[in-house]
Amino acid sequence: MSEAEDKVRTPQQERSIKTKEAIIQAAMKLFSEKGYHNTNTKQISAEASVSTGSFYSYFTDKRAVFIDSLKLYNESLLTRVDASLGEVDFKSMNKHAAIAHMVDSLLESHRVYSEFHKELAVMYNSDKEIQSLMDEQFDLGRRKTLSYLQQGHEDLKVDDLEAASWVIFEALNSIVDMIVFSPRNISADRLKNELVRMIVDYLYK
Amino acid sequence: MSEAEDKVRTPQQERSIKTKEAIIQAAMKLFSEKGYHNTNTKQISAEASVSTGSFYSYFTDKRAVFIDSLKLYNESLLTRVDASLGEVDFKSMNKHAAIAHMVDSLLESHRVYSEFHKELAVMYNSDKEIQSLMDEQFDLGRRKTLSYLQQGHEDLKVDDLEAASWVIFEALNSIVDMIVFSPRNISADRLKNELVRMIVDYLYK
Amino acid sequence: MSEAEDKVRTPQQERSIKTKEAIIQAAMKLFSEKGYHNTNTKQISAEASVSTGSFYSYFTDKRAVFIDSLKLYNESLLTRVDASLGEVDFKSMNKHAAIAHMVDSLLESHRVYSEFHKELAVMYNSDKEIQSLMDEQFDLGRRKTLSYLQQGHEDLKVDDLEAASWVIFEALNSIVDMIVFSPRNISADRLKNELVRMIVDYLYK
Amino acid sequence: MSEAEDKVRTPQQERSIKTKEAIIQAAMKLFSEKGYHNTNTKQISAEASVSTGSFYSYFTDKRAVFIDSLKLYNESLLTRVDASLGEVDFKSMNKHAAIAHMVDSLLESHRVYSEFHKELAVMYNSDKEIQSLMDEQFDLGRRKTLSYLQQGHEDLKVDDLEAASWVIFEALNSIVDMIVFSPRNISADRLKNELVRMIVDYLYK
DNA sequence: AATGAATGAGAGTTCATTCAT
DNA sequence: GATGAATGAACTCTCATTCAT
Repeated sequence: MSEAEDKVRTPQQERSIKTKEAIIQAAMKLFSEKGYHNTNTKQISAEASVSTGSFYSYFTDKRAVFIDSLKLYNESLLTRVDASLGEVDFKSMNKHAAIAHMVDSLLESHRVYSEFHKELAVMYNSDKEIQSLMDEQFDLGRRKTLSYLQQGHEDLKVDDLEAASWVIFEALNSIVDMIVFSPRNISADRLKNELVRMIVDYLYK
Repeated sequence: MSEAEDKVRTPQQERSIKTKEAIIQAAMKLFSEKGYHNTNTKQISAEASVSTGSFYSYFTDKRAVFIDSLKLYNESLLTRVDASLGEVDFKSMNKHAAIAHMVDSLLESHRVYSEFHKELAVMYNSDKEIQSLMDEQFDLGRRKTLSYLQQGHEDLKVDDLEAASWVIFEALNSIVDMIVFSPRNISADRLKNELVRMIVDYLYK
Repeated sequence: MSEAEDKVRTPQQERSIKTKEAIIQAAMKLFSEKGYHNTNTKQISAEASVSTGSFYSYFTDKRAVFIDSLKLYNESLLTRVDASLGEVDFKSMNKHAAIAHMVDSLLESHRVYSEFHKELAVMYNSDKEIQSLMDEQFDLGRRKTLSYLQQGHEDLKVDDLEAASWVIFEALNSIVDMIVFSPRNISADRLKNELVRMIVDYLYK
Repeated sequence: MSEAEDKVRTPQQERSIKTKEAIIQAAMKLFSEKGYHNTNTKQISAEASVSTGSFYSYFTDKRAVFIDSLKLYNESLLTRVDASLGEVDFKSMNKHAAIAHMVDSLLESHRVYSEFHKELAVMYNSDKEIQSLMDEQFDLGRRKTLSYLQQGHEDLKVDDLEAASWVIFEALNSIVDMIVFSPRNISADRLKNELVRMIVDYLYK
């Protein structure tokens, strides 16, 4: 038995795997509801209906369960967007409809885990590993977005497509977030409309 | 003398005002360097060369000094951008140059307090008052941006200018942040270029 | 079947006995290496290649395995010293050589389990049973030493031989320990030499 | 204010100094009564009538207060023995009386802090710093003993006086300890008598 | 009989806040 | 008014022991 295994259990039995997942789910829920800094390990354990001891046999600390939550979130988000974008044929639509579809897809995905997503902004700066996990995810998302947009390539008018993909992906994400969280003074539809327009006008002739 | 005044001093004497400002400055510095949660009141007091007891005669609690830091930050940022945008005549420039100037101005401002700005993301969700202070600031920024952009109004092709102002201001802020913090794989200039293009293409004929 | 037997198995089958011994050996090893308080039952179980559950079917608690380790240590030490002292004929040697032989024998024995021996000091005060086991061992050692020394009885000049046996045995043990653990500033040989001299001068004409 | 000062208070005010001393005294008491491993910081704080917070503003951890206790013990023991040995004139006594006086002095000193002294054996192996503090103390004691014994130098028959001092000091300490703690089957007087004899016979013609 | 997952009391430690001086 | 010592609730984490499988 290695030193590491002595500390953190690597689940083998089915029961064990379920417990680990229950803890991750509980953590995600509480992090979303109250934020990372306002959630403690006792609360997570209670929410997952396990003892604090169990918590610490699956995770070295609170940070570790956050990282696992983040990984789960990343996977889940990607699966969702992939599924949604895969089901339509960009070329058979006009540009505006295609981009609108993509924005809808992002909106839907962001809404599912909106609170957890919000918490990510909080955590981004607090930890090297979290940062690089999120950077990877950003990069993956950016490349996927790029390849989606390039399906209408014959009409692309952008020279520096790489820089454009950074700019567009950042704009998309932050504005979609804003739409999800800020329907205070202005309707989501109006915002979405302008977002789509901005991208279409920018990218295509 | 009201109950509130009994607890927290409202500084009237000059020395008192200076002390309060020193504490706010110290707090901003430490919050920027180590984050709100990793800074304690003892450290803030020490950095401001006052006792912890004094700290609590100027601020009800740690949260209060953060809020004052935030107000100072908001003012300072606004002053900076105003000064920068005020010094040029939008109409005498072409659109591209005018927008580029605005982006430069934002970039510069974000860079000055970049670390504190980062910390704001952490705090946004933790407190109603902080949230509304930041929302107000966002709104003010958005309206100023809008009025700047409208200087080139005869060429504006956007119908829903209000929605556009939300979209553009969010895009501007998030992409400027990205440029400030992420010059890893791609140069700031390329990103800035595309950002400016996106806005110009979107807004003007 | 008595209540005690219900809880802790008294091994009868050969495999069972081997398992119990393996656990004791594992415990001794880890107690020696890291001390009682820094060794946990999970580690002992892993070192002995049994489950923690099995551990508790052989021992009521962690203390119990320490007591068994102590018993094993006591037996082993006694066997060792007996063997070493039995192989020589005290009377055919001069006093100095005979005592030197005894000291060598003790030194060798202390060296074998030096780390476990060290740990005993830590445990002596923590438990009545451990204390009396160690006291018994001391007494046995003292009596054996006494009978060894009495082989040269015609030259013995000590009146109160019982008190002398306490004094000598304590001196022997503590100085042998010192030699085993502290060869920093002074050589073991010089210390051994003086120890032997002290005993010879004290006991014999 | 340095990083270190931020963590551990260096007492300046009189109240502060008293608190620190109260904690050390409380710690010594509890370590003596129940041993280091069976005493926790909460108990020490309660015994000293301070909060756990105060404890941690004076000491980084439990180990730190043990080290301070040890230093206090070392000083106190030395003062005691010095006072006792200083008050007699070795040369005006016969050897037996002089050594007996020294043993009495050690017995008395060991009895004062006997329980704490016992605990030292437990701690010796657990920590580098503790070890070297105790080694220093041992060395100082040994040298003092040596110089005391040399007052009867014209009769000294030992060649290797340095080695002898190690052997004698170790014997003295361990046997005095034994006398303090083991008056079970044999009287302290008889043990003391033989101890004195052993040293006299060994050292002097 | 054996396994190893689960338990939970209890340890060490921090820090926002109060209060005696 | 200023000081910094004191407070104690709250938090993270460990490990001897139990128990469901």
